[in-house]
Amino acid sequence: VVRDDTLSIGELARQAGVTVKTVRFYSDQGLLPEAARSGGGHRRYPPEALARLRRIRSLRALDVPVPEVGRALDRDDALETVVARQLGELGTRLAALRWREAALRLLHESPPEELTERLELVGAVSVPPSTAALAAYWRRLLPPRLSARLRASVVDAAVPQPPADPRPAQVLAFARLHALAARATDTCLASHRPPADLRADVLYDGLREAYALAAADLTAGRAPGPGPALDCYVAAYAGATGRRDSPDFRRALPAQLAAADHPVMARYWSLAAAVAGPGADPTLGAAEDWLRSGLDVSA
Amino acid sequence: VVRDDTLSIGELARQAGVTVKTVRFYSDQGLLPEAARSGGGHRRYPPEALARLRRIRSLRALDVPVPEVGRALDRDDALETVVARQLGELGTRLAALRWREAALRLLHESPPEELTERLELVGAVSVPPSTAALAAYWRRLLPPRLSARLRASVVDAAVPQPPADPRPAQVLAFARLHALAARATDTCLASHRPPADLRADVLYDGLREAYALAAADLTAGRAPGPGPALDCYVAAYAGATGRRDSPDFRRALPAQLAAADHPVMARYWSLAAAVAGPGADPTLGAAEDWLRSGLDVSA
DNA sequence: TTGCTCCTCACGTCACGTGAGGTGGC
DNA sequence: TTGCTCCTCACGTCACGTGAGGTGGC
Repeated sequence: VVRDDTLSIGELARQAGVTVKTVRFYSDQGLLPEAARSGGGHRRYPPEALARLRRIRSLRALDVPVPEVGRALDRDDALETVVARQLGELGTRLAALRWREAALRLLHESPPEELTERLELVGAVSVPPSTAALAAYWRRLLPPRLSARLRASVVDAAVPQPPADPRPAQVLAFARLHALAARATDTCLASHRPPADLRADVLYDGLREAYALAAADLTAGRAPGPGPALDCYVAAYAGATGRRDSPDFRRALPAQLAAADHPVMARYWSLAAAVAGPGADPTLGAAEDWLRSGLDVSA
Repeated sequence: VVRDDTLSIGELARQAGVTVKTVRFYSDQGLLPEAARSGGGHRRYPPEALARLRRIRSLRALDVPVPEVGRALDRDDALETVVARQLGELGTRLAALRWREAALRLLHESPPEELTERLELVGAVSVPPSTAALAAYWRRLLPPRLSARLRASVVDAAVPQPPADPRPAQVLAFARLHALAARATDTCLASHRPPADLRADVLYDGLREAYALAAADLTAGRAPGPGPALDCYVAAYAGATGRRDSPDFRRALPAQLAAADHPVMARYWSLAAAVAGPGADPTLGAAEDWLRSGLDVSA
C-alpha cells in the first residue's frame, strides 16, 4: 500500500478549525491549492495546505478581506503592509462605532419626553460625524473678501473636532451645533455681515493673534484686563477701520461690538466648548469674552 | 388649480438627505406610506412622510436593522426598547473590534522575525475571545471526583477574563495561554493528577479560602509568613490526606508540593497575570507562591 | 422640444451558510 | 450494506447601489 500524505477536505477543515464549506470556498477562490481530485472527484490537499489554511483563518479572524489575504499569502503584498492597512481600516470603523455607542447611550439616558427630539437631533449628523456642515456655516459667516489663507485658518480654529471616543454629552453638543448651523439661513447670515469698508484681512489677522494671546492668559488663569492680548485685540479693530488705538476708541468699541453681535454666537461657543470637553483649549468665543471683559475692566 | 401638498420621491429624498433609491427601497419594504401614484406611475408622498423618513434615517444611522425600524415606528416596540437592544448589539461588536485592533497593533509593533509566529498565535483565538478552551483545560486538569460546585468555582477563579479594551500585550498573553491550553494533551494532564485517596473537595474548599486570605495579604503588601492564610493552606492539605497540621507535616509539605508541580503552571500564572494587567487582583498562582514562601520562611 | 425626474427589472455586494439531490469510500 | 463524507448546483443573507432601457412632466 502506498502511503498517501494528502488530506481530505473534512480532515483539513477539522484540523484548522473551520467548516468544510469554508474550505471549499477558499479552494474555489484559488486561495488553497488542491493537490488533485480522487477518482470520485473528492478534493485532496497536500500537507502544506494546513499551515496555509491556518494563516488564512488567522488573517480572516482579523477581518482582512479575502482578496487581500490572497495577496498577502502569495507575497505580492508583505504581511506588514496588510496589517498596517487593516489597522487603518479598523480605526475608521472603531471611530464610527464609538460615536454610535455614545449616541445610543445618550438616548438611553434621555428622559422619555426628550427621546424623540434627541433622536432627530443626533440622527441628523452623519456617522462618523463630519465637520463639513460647520465649516460651511463659517465660510458663509465670514466676510467674502477675506483671503483664502485667513478663511481656512479661522474655520479651522472655530470648528471643534468631534472627539475620537466621545461621551454622550459631547455627542449631544455636537448634534446641537450641527442643528444650529443647519438652521442658519443665508439671509440671516447676511444681515450680520460686517460693513463693506472693513479691512477683513487686517481684522482677522489681528484677532487671530489676540485670541492666541488671550487663550494663553485664560489657560494661565489670569483675570481679564489690560495687556498685550487686549492691545492686539483693539489694534485689530482700529486697523480694520483705518483708525488708531486711543482711550476714545476703546470707550466706543464695546457698543460697536455689541451691535454687531450675532445672537446665537453665545450658544455656538458654549456648545463648541461642550464638544471639546473639559480640559480642552479655550474656544475663540471664550477668548473673545475674556477680551471684552478686559475692555470693560480697563474702561 | 387644486393645491397638492404631496411630495415627489426626489423632493422627499432631498429634504431627508437620502437617495431616491433608498426611498424606493423603504417604500417597497412598506416602511414609508405612498399616498398614491400619479397618472404616469410616479410615487406621491403625503407631507407626514418626511418626518417619518427622517426618523427612519436617524435609526438607520444608529445601525438599527430595517425590520426593527419598522417595528419601532409602528409602536409594536417602544423606541426605548429598540435603543436598549441596539446598545447591547453594539457593545458586542465594539468588544470584537477592540480586540481586533489590539491584535493588529500587536502585530504592527512586532519585530519582523516574530510576525508570522504571532499571527498564528493570535489568529488561533476567536474574536471576541472565548475562555471556553481555558475552562476546558482546567476541567480536565482538576481531579474527576471534585464536586460540580467546587469545580465551577475553581475554573472561574483560575481562568482570566479577557479585558474589554485590551492592550496589545494582553492580547499576546491571552493568545499564549490559549496555545498553552491547546498543547496540553490528555496523557500529559493525567500524569499530573493527584493520588486517588485524596479528598479533593476538602482540599479545594480549603485552598479556596487560603487563596482568598493570601490574596488579601498580597494586596496589602504583607510579606509571606505565618498567619491565618498559611494555617488554612496547611489545614487544607492535612485534611485532604486525613492528617493533622504539625511541625513535621509542615516540614514535609514543600517537597510533596514540589513533586506534584506541573512544569507549565508557573508560565500559566505569569501569563494569566499579564492578561489581567497591572493592578488586577492577584492570581491563584501568585497566592500559591506567597503561601509557599510563607511555608519556607516559617520552617 | 429638451433636460430632468421617475419607472421597473435584473444584477452585484461579501463571505460564506443552507438546503436539495446525488455519490464516493471505508 | 450502512453511515458518513463528499460532490455540485442554486439560493439566501443585508441594505441598498448600479446600470439598462424606457417614460412622465414642467
